[in-house]
Amino acid sequence: MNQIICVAGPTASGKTALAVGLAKALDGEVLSCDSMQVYRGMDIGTAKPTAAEMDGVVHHMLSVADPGEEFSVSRYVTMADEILQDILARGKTALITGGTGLYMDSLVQGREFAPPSAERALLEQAAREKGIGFVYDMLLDADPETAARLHLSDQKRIIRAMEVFLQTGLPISYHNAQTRRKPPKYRPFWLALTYGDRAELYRRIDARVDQMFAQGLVEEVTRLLQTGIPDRATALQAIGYKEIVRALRGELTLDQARLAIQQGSRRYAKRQLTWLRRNDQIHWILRDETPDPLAAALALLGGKKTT
RNA sequence: GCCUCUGUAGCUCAGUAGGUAGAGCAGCGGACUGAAAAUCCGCGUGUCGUUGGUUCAAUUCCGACCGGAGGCA
Repeated sequence: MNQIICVAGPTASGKTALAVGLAKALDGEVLSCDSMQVYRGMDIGTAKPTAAEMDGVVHHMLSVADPGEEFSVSRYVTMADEILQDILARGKTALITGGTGLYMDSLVQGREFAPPSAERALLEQAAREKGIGFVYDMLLDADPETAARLHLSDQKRIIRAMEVFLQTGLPISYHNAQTRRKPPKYRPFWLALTYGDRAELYRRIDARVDQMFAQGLVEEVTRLLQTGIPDRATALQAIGYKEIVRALRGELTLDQARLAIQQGSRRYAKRQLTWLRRNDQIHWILRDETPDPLAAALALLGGKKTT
């Protein structure tokens, strides 16, 4: 039997319930893989599983950071990998569940990240003062391959590529090629949930956002702001939070915020699907054609066992 | 019942002195290796209400019909 199962899928596709069901059936624990559910106090807007939804199943990597802290893939992989190894050592099944594709792939691949550096702030400053073109020209010189791949507007990646070069003396394209050549650290069984009918997925997303409002999303964001969290915190980039912050500042009405959250969530789901589509190891479960996703997932796993 | 206006993309609308049409929003596709719920790139997706007529050619002009809005009764 597989000891590691990835449960992926766009937002509102039912990952939580499936993971819990699988955990109960397979003596497993859930290892959450979500860039926003890691923050404490951000429960409603991130659709963090409630105690009732967890239904006694152990969950890891939820509420492990303060919203004011910086969090990143690197930190996620470091923490999650340790937990994953512990779960496996105890002979349990690990259900890596969540919507953050980069985090999930990085954990499974065993990607390694260089230590943090001071160069980044300097590069950001240079971009601010002299324009991103200045940094882009540096990159063109240091790592023409990556520069050619990146659009001049993609400031974030231009800076990161240059940062890696300054830190390691080697182009990021070299590091990327290196990790791509490496075999993955783990060989999970990949499951992903979605709806064959995109409109149905969007209806569920819209309904879930309405539900978040009913559950007190505005109050949750208000509480978060009262803690004095910096405006630029990564946590405040979360869909559902940045819009409410604007509404509380008077830039949007609450109704406009709600519509913006629904639209942002739909676009997010689309990006998640784009990310997952290129993973050819995924066994897809279409919820609108599968009355019992848990049974379908167990059947897929059973089929795998015999091979 | 009569008169006027109106019907073009999923929505709101522009347009064609007759040569099968374009904006915004919505949407779709893609990228992604330390912010990833982030960031970035690309793409009009259309029996121009229906049906006759005039014309080499009709979404455009004319008639009828159907749907919508308003006015007069």
